[in-house]
Amino acid sequence: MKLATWNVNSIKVRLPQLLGWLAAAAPDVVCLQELKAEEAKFPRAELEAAGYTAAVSGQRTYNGVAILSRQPMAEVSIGMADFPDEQKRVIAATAAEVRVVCVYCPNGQAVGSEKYDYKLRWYGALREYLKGELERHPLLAVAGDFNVAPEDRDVHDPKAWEGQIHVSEPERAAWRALTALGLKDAFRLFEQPEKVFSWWDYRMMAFRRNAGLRIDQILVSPALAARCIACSIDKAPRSLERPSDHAPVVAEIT
DNA sequence: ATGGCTACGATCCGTAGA
Repeated sequence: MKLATWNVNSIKVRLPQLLGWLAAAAPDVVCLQELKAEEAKFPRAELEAAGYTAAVSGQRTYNGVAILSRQPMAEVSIGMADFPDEQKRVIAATAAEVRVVCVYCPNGQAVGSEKYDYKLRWYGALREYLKGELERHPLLAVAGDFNVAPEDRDVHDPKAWEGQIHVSEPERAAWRALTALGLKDAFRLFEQPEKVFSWWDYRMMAFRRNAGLRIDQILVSPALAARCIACSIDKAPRSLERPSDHAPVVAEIT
């Protein structure tokens, strides 16, 4: 099974690229973030024609998440029960025996801001939510935009980013609290080249300079990690015209 | 120099992203 995550930054704008990428990469399950559209505007018919059924939690302008699957999905669940939130950031479903949780973690804007506090509280809720999911589902994958670069090697210029949003120690500690549950960063299960990132700022020719962060991840439970045989980031869509600022992450599971 | 793109929903700029 090929499991992917991609922050598309508007499903409306990115639909042609998404369809092209689905045809080229042929993933079985895809977690999408930042749909920026309500469910009624989700391009269900186009994706069905491409062979995918969708579980969608949409929102106008901001946020919005979905899971695409070639196989029918069961037990679709929206949000975190113990953390009521207007912001549509979490959707989960079971596909081909694997429990898939799609997350769009808060950005946090700036360290010390109100949104930063929300981000840390949200991460605390995510930890509790995933603890429960792990108890029920030994084969668990949590894929999405975590908005945290877990280590300095996930940052193009650690000196410049030191203490900043996405890399501050409380954020990294919140991210590590997920791994303390037993979840593993699939990307780091394998030898990887240096300076591989999943997001590049639209400004300053950041992509051309490879000035990026690795903030999109696929976390896997121990039982799923044992079946994970590869994980990589596909930079190709970031080179297209009118790209998302994020690139897809892909994990292969036997 | 704290900017610089991009998307959105509202206008012809503000908010947000990261």
